[in-house]
Parts: sequence; structure tokens; C-alpha cells
Amino acid sequence: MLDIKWIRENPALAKERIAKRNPAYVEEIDKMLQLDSKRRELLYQAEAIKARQNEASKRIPALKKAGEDPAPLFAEMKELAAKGKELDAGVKETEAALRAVLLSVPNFPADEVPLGADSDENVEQRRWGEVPSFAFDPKPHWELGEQLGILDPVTAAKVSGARFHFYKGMGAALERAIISYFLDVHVMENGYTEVMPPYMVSRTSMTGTGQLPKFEEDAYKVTGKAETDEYFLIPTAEVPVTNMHRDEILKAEQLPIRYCAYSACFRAEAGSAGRDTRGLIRQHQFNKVELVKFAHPKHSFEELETLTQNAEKVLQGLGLPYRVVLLCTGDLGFSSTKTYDIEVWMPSYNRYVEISSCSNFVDFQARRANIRFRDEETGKPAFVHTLNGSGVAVGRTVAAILENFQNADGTVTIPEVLRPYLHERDKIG
RNA sequence: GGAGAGAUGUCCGAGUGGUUUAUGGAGCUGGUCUUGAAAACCAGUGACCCGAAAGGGCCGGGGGUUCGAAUCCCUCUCUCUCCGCCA
Repeated sequence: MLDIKWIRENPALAKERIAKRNPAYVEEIDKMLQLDSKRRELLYQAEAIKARQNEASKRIPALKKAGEDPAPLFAEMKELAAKGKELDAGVKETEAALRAVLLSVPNFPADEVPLGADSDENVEQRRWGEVPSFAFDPKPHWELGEQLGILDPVTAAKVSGARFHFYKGMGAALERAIISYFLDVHVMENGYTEVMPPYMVSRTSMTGTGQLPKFEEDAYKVTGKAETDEYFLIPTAEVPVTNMHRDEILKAEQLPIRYCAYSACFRAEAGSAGRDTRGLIRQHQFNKVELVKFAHPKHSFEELETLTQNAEKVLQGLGLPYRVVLLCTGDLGFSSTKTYDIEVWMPSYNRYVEISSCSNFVDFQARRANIRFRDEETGKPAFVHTLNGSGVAVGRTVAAILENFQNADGTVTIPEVLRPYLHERDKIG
């Protein structure tokens, strides 16, 4: 959620900044400004009436004590109360309308975010590792997975539907080993605290991180026995973990707080019918290790750099070639102000494929979720900056391992760092 | 699922219809004292919203009763205790 106060004071700049994302949002800024001034006008009137009511309330006991009849005052007050109620309703209505607009407008892109229409205009920052060249015809991971008997989408389709997988045998073990490896690196080397979050969250939590109200169709909703039961399956551990500190005032010395969390993730993939239909790339349910940071506003952009490096580290450990790109304005997520994607080399796609997305949300989520800290300079509460990044997507890592480390005989070499988690086996098949 | 209790400012906690519309602690800031620190004492500081300020509003969310609600009623959410069920 953008800061209405800041927008009120900098309307031209606000429009300029939001237009970088999409000029259509300029109109929304005007709507905000209009509702904001209406709200303040109504609030002023409503509060003036309340002040008069309070004043009268103080006089009534005094009148009684003096033996005078307060009845004439009652009549006047009754009228005032009716008027006040009307104004209160107007304030509430305007506030709700303003909030609705605020919740539907995305974050400003940071100044250094390149202008661009879509992912083609993302800017490569660096590459790591060697893209493999094969002396044989390399296979896509879905073929390797089937041949090795470790991936089974057909049975999953029977049991659940499209975009699900059974992992079997070494496939299941590999997925589990990767999860453990990622968590161990982030906990032991990168300084994160491990959390296991709930997989179902409330509407409030989904709104706090920005998935709702705008992207409800992308989420799976779970209803229960009671009519009021309403949960959303988490699309990422970002949602429960960021909301851990919702409505809290943290101490400045606690910052930065770093959490890592393994979770399954659930996505409806509403807009991607027909895309990446084979393999592990785009599933309704997938595993991910997520990194979340709560940072002091002064340091959040540095924290984004280290967060990205922390995610890169696990790919380096595995020996998977990747590149880091800075997302352009057209590819930037709703809540983010700046995002680096890490893309792993995927031989079957003959290109780099996203395996991690590391973002700084500045105060956008913190304002929605009311996550604050006590500023040491002013002594007043201020919004923290939240960041998160995949550290990294597990299913896509399995795909990348299978494809990049496949051998001519159809076996796959297991990266050394994973072997301790797999009874020291060095290959699959 | 049944029965009961509760939700107050950064934290703890008082307040059960008005005449101070939030008592008192802790914390934090400054001061006195001290070689320094602690303790003690003195003063200040209270979330959040509108406002340039003065000031006003604001006691889990929403609704109601009343001239007037933290206080009474309804409702929702959450927490705790006991019982039941359960991995």
C-alpha cells in the first residue's frame, strides 16, 4: 500500500513514479487524492460535532448539581447526534473507498529499475558457471524423470489432475535432500532462523503481503464446516512468514530479522493455461525454501543484495549455471519496488529459467500489514522494510539437476553437496 | 463440539454510564547525587488519525441503546481455563 500522506504532498512525483509501471494508474492517484480530501473534510466536520457533544456532556452533570433542568440541552444534543452519525457513516464509506483504491495500486518501482514492457527488457547483472555442452542429445527432465522412474505426472493426473507430480524413490529423496541442503546453508552459513509456517492463512494475511484483493483468482481458497471458515493455501511461505510480525512494533536493534522457511506452495496458475505443461516447471503444488527479511529502511537495498547472494550461494554449491537479472518495470511484481530474478540454465528450454525472485518491498507490505519498529532517532514507530526471495524453488532445482548433470547413459550425477543427504550415492539410475 | 473467562497506550495493569473521556507501575529521555555505574529522588514522555498550531477524535473489529459508552446490549475475530474428540 502506498503512503497517502506522501502522495498528498507529492502528487506530481507520485504520478510520474506510478506511470513508469503503467500510465493507467495515474488516474488511480487522482482518485486517491480526491477521496483523501473528501475523507479529511468529513472527518473534520464529524469531529467538530463530537467535540460539541463532549462539551455538553461535561455541562450536564454540572447543571444537575446546580439543580437546573438539563432537558433543553438534551433536545439539542439529540439533533447533533443524528447529524454526527450521518457524518460518521460518510467518513467510513469514504475511508473504505480510499482503502480499496490504495490496496489495488502496485508499488512504485525504484529509480534504478529499468523501463521496459516485459521480461525481454530485464537487464542481466551477472552470470555464474558454465553452460554445459553435451556430446550426446540431452533429454528434458520430464523424459529423464520418466525413464529413471522418479517422476510420475500420469498417476498424479489420475489422483489430482493436471499440474501435479508424484516423486518416487530417488526422486522423492532428491527433493527432500535439496530442501535439507538449502535450509542448512541458510541457517548455518547465511544466518537465517528456520521456521515452519502454516500452509493455510487468513484473508488478512493474504492482503498484508499483497496477494489480495487483486489476485484472488490466483489463489486456492479453502472453506470449512463453519460458514465463516475461510483460508487460503499459501502461494509462497512469504505470506505466513511476513505476517508473523503483523501489527507489531519491533525494536530497532532486532533488525534485520532473517527467516528461512521450507513450505509447499499452491498456485492456481490462472493465466498460464498451456504453458510449461510438461515437467516440473509450473505446478499447482511445489516446494520452495523462502528467505524473508525485516530490515531497517536505511539498509533495505543493501539487504536485497545480500539476500540475492544468499540465494545464489545454494546454486553455486550445487554447481548449477545461472544468471541474475534486474527486472524491468513491466515485469516487476505488484508489491515489489525492485526485484532480481535468478535464472538457472535449463537445457531443455535452451535458456535460463527463473528459479528465484528476490525483492525489496520497502514499506509497501509493512504498511498493509502494519509492521513497525521504533525509530531510534525520532523515538516514534515507523514502518520496517520487508524483503523476500526464493532460496530457491525446489522442483525447478530438481529439473535443473536432472538436465544439467545427465550423462550419456541416461544416469544423472548427484551434486556432491547433496550426497551426505542421500546415503552418499553419487548418481541416479 | 460443550461450559466459562477475557481482549485497555511499547509492556504490565486499574477503571463497570457522566462532573480529569484512561489510575498506577515498568520502559524510555533529561536532571540531581556518584570517580563511574547501579540504586534513590525530581521532571518529562503515551499508540494511531485529522490539524500549521491550538485542539479534537480514538480503549480488539462492526453494529445498537442513551443527551452522554472503555463501562450496558448484539455480533464477529482472537486468547485463556475445564470437559469431549483427535494425528
